[in-house]
Amino acid sequence: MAIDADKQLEIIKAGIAELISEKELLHKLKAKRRLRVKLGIDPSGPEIHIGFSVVLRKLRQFQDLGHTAVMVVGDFTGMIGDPSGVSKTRPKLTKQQVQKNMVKYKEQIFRILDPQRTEFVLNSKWLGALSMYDLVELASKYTVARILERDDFSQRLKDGLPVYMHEILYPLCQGYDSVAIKSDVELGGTDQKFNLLVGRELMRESSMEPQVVLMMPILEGLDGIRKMSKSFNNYIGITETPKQMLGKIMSLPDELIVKYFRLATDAFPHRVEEYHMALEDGSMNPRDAKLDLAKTLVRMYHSAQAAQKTAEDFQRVFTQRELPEKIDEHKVAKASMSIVDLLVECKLMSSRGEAKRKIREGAIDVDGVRIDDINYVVDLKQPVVLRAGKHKFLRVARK
RNA sequence: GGGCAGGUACCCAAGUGGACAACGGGGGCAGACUGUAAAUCUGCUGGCGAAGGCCUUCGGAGGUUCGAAUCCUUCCCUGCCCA
Repeated sequence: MAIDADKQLEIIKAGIAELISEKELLHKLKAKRRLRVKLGIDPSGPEIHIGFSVVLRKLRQFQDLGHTAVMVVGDFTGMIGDPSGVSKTRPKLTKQQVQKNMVKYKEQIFRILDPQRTEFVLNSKWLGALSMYDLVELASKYTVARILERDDFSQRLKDGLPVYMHEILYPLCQGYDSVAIKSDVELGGTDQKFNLLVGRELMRESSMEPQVVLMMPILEGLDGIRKMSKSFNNYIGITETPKQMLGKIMSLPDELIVKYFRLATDAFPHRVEEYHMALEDGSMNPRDAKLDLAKTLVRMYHSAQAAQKTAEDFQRVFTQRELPEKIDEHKVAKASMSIVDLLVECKLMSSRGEAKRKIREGAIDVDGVRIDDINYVVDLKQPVVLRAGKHKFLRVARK
């Protein structure tokens, strides 16, 4: 390892929420070996979002320092469902589904991680092999009271909601993963603290050097309140189109601009600090900072050109209220159609009832003219531009 | 195993024979205002219909009734207390 331990520690500590413990990490770094840095992923929905990128980016830093990323795919634990946060018991995935999701996962994860220094492992490999005997052995390492002291469980018990037996095994399973892969460091969000600490205990029980636990701050999603997550539908996927990405970021609450810059982008810290100051004292319009944030993210996951173009389009449509440069086109067979049929046919609306409602609400434009008659018939001899709400545009032409 | 309380739309939750497609809140969508921000105000939020209206929905299956989310039977599920 070219970089000395103290310097590495400094890099690793940047932007983190909590480290347990710094002393142990330094000790591991000083040993000058390749550390195994664990990160668990849920194989159920193969979409990586900006929130998860926070922890992935930290992992990438470890890789750049010469360490190994060990991605533990929770195909076994996936059938339990992490009780941290929202919890619904999930259906067990088939091997094929897991394989399929893995392919998509890798494709996305390697936009951030270095494939040369990444291992992928499925935890069904060791968890599925445990016997009842092993399970009892494992379960004897933890008391019910300690498991139940977690907020999620105690809250649910208090609310009279069910807590299932298998759910209380989740932390033990995740902890056992650490034993199985001999992890030196485990990464996660602050909401993972309990699970991460169980890993330490189980490793100690197995006479291993306990893993160091490193937690990243939780990135709030588009609502600005809850953690970014697929289940809250408040996320920005890293494979979304430039337009979707930029649009979502522009609708982000102002208070999160700096946090997003810090945790999700590669913007230089001093520039972020400048923004921070300028936004605090009101000398900068938050919109401009936000647009720069949006462009930065689009550049990271797409390209500088895409960022520039999308930003220009955004200005055109929303600041100047003009049509976007490029509008998707939909072909229809008929020379004229009722507006309601047309909206449904183009999939701009999901049902005729909805289409009618939106027309009554004044949300529909044809060539810039608001339609307020649900019986309106659109003449399609010439292509027309249909607008539904603020940002859905579609050019409709005959086949 | 016994007793009690529950299961209602995306979520929470009211409704306990007809006025219920189902109060209210959250979320979402749309309009006004804007910076596609926040806040605020307004409207909408099962499907079909221009409308009258019709159809599907209140854990599942049956039944009673002119009529059921509401009553009965049975099954499944959850919580609490007792064993």
